[in-house]
Amino acid sequence: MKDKNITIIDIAKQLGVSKSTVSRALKDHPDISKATKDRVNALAKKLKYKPNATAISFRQQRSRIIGLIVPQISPFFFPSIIKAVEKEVHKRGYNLMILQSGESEKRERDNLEILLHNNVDGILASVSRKTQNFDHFESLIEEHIPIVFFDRIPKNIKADCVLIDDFDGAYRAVEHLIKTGRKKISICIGNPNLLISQNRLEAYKKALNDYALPFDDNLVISGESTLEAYKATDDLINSSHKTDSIFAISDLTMSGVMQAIYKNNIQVPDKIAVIGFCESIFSKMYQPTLSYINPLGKKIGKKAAQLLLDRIDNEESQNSIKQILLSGELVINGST
Amino acid sequence: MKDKNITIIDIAKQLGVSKSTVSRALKDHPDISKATKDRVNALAKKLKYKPNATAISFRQQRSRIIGLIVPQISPFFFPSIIKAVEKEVHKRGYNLMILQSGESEKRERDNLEILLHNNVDGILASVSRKTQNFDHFESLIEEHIPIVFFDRIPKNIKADCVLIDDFDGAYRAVEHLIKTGRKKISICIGNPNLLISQNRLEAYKKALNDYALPFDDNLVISGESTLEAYKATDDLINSSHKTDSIFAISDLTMSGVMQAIYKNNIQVPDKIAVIGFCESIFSKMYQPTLSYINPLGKKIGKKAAQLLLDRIDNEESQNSIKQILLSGELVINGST
DNA sequence: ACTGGTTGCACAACCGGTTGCGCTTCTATG
DNA sequence: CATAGAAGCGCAACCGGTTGTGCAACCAGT
Repeated sequence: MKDKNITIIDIAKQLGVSKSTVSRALKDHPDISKATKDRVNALAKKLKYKPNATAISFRQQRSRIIGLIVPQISPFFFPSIIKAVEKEVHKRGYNLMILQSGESEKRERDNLEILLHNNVDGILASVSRKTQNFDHFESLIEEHIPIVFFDRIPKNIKADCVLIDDFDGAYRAVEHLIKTGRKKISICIGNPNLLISQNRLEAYKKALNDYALPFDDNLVISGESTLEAYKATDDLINSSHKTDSIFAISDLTMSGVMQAIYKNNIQVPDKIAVIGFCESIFSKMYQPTLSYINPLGKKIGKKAAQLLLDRIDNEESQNSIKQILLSGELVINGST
Repeated sequence: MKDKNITIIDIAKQLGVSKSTVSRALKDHPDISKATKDRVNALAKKLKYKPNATAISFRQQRSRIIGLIVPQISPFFFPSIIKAVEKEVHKRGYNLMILQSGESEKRERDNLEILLHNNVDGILASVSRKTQNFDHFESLIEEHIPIVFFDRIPKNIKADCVLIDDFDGAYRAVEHLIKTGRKKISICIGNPNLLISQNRLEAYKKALNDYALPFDDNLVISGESTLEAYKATDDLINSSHKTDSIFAISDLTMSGVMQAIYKNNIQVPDKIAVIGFCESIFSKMYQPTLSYINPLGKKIGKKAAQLLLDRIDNEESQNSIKQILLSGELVINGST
C-alpha cells in the first residue's frame, strides 16, 4: 500500500488555477504566462510531483512500453542484445518489458497475450525453437501492431527482421580454417531443424567446395544441448575420421566441443583447431582462447530497436518491409 | 499504429445494455442474470474482446507490474533468479519489468525513477556494486512502496531481504578442501569492499581456524574482473607460496582462476584443487568439472518474489521485516 | 468608440473500465 | 391486497492526465 501521490489537481488547488493550466504549464505550453509557469513548476518541484504514467498511457492510448520476447535471457548472446535494446529504447523515451518463452510455444503465446494486455506500443521477438505454428505472430501483424523479429525469425513472415548473416559468418569461419591449412574440417551444428544450423551448414559446404575440399558426412555432428554436443564430439574424436579442426556453430555446442577436447586431452590448435560462432566473453573462458565469429548481439539489438521505434514513431512510409543482415566479425585467437 | 481495440462499450451497444452490465457480466457478478451473462460472454468471445490493462491499472491505482532491478542480466546467476521470479510473479497475476543498472549508481537511480513512473506495485532489487549512497532506496521505503532486496543488499536497510548464506557456503567449501587434505588453501575474492567478499573471507578464516590451519595473507588474492582474477592467480601460482588449492568466491573470479590454471598447465586436482561458488552450468564448462557451492538462484528468486507479493497482497501484518538466509548446496566434482 | 486580434486561462469531454447507489419489476408473505 | 425484499439492470462518478473550444480582458489601430 503505497502513499497517495501528488497529482496536478493538488497543485491546481493550492495555486487556485485549473488543472488544465497546470498541465499546460508543466509542458511549457505557449498559452500560459511565464509567471504562472514559474509558480506551477516551483510548487511541482516542492511537492515532488511525478506524472502518473498510467494515466498518460491510458489517455494517449500508448504505453511507451516495448515488449521483448526472447527464448531465454541467458545463454548466451541475448544479454548483449537486451542491453543494446534497453539503451536504444530508453534513449527514445520508452521502457522495456522482457519476457522469456523458455523455448516453449505455449509460453511464447502466453507472453504475447501478456504484452497485448499491457498495451505495448511494439514488440521485439526472437522465436522459440519449438514454435512450429506462427499464427500468433501473424495475427499481430494483421492487427498492425508494430513488430520486429531478430535472430530467430518465423518462416515467410511479413515483418521487419534483423539477422546475423549466418552464411557469411560461417563461410568465413570455415575459410579461416582452410587458409590455416586444415583439411579434415568438422562442423558441430545444433538442432538440424533450425534455420541457423541449416544456413551455417550450407556455408560450410560451400566453403569446402570453393576450396576444392571434399564434403564428408561423417564430419558433420550435431548436438542440441551442450551435453549432446559433448557426446557427439567425443564420438568423433574417438572415431576413425581423424578430424583436424572443428567449427562449432553456437556457444552451447562450443561448450560441448571443448569439454570433449579437454576430456580427451587434445592439443589445441596443434592436433585440432577450434573456431566458434559465439560471444567474445565465452571465447575467453577456454585455454587457449578461442577464435570465433562474433554474432554481434549489440548491433542486432540496436538495429532491431531502431527499426521498431521508427515504425512506431513515423506512422507513414511503413509499407516497406525491411530485412537486415548483419555480418559477424572474425576474431582470431589461440585456437586456430 | 495499432487497430482500435474492442471495448466493453462496443459490446454494450451491440447488446443494448449498459457498459456497467457488461463489466459485471464479464466478472460473473451475482447481480447479473445468467441469460445476460451468456449473451455478453458469447459476444465478447466473438469479437475477441481483451480488457484494456492500462485502463484497469489506472482505475485500480495498481499496475500489476513488479519492477526488478539487477546489476546485470547476464553473469551469472541472475538469469536463474529472474526465471524464478518471473514464474512466481506470473502465477499470481503480475508481470515483470526488468531493468539493469549495469553496476552504475546513476542508472540504478534512473531505473528506480522509471519503475515509479510506471506505477509498479512493488520492487525487487539487487544493488549495484558501485552504489555507495542508498537514499534512493530509503525514500522508497519511507513512501511505503513494497520492496524486497535480494543477494546484494544495502547496508542497514529496513526492508525484507533474501540472501545466500555466504558464510555458511564459504565455510563448507573451505571445509571440504581441508577434509580432502589440503593445507595451503587460497581464496580468490572479488572487490574487497563488497559484503560478499568480506563474508566469504571471514568464513574462510574461521574454517582455517577451526581446523587449526594458519591464516596466511599471501594466500588471499582478489580480482574484481575475470582478468584481474586471472592475473592475481597467475602471480600466486608463480610465487613462492605453493598453494595447493583455490576457493574462488564467484563465477567471474572462478573464470579467471581457471584461465590461469590452464595457462600454467597445472594438474587439477592433483597439484591444485579448485572449488567455486557458482552456478552449476559454469562448473561444467571446465575440465575437470568443478566442485562448487551452488548459490541457488532459483530459490532466491522464488522466495524474494513470494515475500514481495505477500507484502503487496496482504495489507496487514506487514510491520515485521524478514531477512531470509538460504544455504547453498555443496556439489563435489572432479576438481577436488 | 468600435473592431479585430492576442493573451491567458477555465470548462468539459475524453480515454475504458469499476462500482456505489438507486430505480424498476417481480415474487413472496402476512 | 398491501408491502417488503430480492433480482436485474442503468446512471454517473471516478481514476489523472490531455486537449479542443470558449471567453473575458486587454491592447492597438482606425
